[in-house]
Amino acid sequence: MVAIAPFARVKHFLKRELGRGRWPPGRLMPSEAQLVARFGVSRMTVNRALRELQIEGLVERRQGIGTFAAPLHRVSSTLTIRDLHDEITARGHAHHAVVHLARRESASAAVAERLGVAREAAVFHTLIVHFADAVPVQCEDRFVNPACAPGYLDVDFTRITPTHYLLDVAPLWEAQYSIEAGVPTAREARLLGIGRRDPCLIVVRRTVSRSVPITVARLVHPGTRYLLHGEFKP
Amino acid sequence: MVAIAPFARVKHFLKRELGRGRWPPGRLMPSEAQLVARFGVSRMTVNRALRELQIEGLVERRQGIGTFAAPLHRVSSTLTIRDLHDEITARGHAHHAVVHLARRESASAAVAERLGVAREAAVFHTLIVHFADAVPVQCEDRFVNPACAPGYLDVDFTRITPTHYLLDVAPLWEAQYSIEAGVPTAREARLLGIGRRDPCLIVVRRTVSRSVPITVARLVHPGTRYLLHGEFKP
DNA sequence: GGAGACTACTTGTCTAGACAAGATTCGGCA
DNA sequence: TGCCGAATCTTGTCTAGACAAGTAGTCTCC
Repeated sequence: MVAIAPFARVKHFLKRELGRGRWPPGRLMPSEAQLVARFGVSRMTVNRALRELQIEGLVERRQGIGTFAAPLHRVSSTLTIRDLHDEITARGHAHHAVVHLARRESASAAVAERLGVAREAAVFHTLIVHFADAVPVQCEDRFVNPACAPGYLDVDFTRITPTHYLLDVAPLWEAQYSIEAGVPTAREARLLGIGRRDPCLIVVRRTVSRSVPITVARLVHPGTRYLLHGEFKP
Repeated sequence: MVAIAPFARVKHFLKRELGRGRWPPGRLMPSEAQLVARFGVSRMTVNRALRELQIEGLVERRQGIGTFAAPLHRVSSTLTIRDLHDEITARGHAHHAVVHLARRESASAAVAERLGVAREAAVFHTLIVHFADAVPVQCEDRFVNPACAPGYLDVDFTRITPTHYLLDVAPLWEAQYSIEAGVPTAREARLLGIGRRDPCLIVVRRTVSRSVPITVARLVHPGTRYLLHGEFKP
């Protein structure tokens, strides 16, 4: 496709004019019929352009009413969460992991509640420190629901990250995460080789597959050695 | 639309079977023609279902080859960045802001480089602390390119947040951000009423509109009072 | 004046067919 | 053997028309 596809032309035009402020947030935009007449394309083509702009959050559409420029006060960006191993090797560092703990435990009340299992039920618990070259960059404290990944403890975590394994055995279905700054626990500080009061980026992630909780992980990163970054284009 | 739309049926079927592991990551999935035969719908309908799954990152499509189940090792989530004012009020708190600085300055080398202006050029600089009820939650240190928002210093920032204003005058076009844990500067600690070594979540955001840098902001949040959170569904 | 029918407009969706373009396979020819 | 082209698969896209469904205004009838 050397020439730009018609739907892309329409989409690009609308995007440019939106960016130029031709339709301020909330303003009614041209109807599909008007765009059909303006560009000399079929309605399906215009519809596709508008539907994609809607998915991207640039316009709001209401059946029977029309298409409106979206209020740009919220901007959504895509934050890609990659497997740590891939991320480290992609930056040219060597990744290795040290397993400090990998065993079956009986669930504490807090863990049982978050994993959706009975109290005192058996759960898997791993504590792994990940290194980029020789520098510890993440302390991964993870509980896994044995019902979802019975073979979890048999995995060689120095070769395969838990995230990688869990995504293979249980297709990821839904997850919640929170990101905050905090201080490490005494053990985490020791394992990461940092001070007890050094700031850390702490990500807590809870993953649910087919409405069954699979795993809860606390990922602690030394603040000076780890950075989440991303970018977005509306 | 009481009955489920055909394209949604096809999409839902593929999503369910993908989640069930019917096509492991990388495996070739049914072609459009096969799905047309299976569901008795037109190719456009199947095409739309597959295209939307592609946008959602669940499948990869290659012209001339076929459709493949996406390797789920990377998972993209949508992180919505809302205007702080909206976010605070949405949670039932009262938002107010205190302006500690709002003036024209000549750009330091670092700021000039990031804003794409000449050294010593005039830039706008604001330093604002945002409160939820009476608790300081964000210290916003921002530089603005005067060429993009000449009226910036005339805004009453106790009523309109800089983000809100800038999104109005210069449609957001592209932005980069980084999120890290760190310690506040002495001034930030004082303004936020926290200790010099208390961990903070620091977001640095650089916004570019129509390839012209608009603004660079350093947003410092006390670790105990602020949390980024989100969720995703593949 | 009020209620309901009608009309005109919007978006939401589906269809059947068409052509373009990338990739692979395989046959035929030098 | 090696290379070229045709056949055949795939996805990418567009078209013209159709019907459904939501909204708003108007018009008529009671």
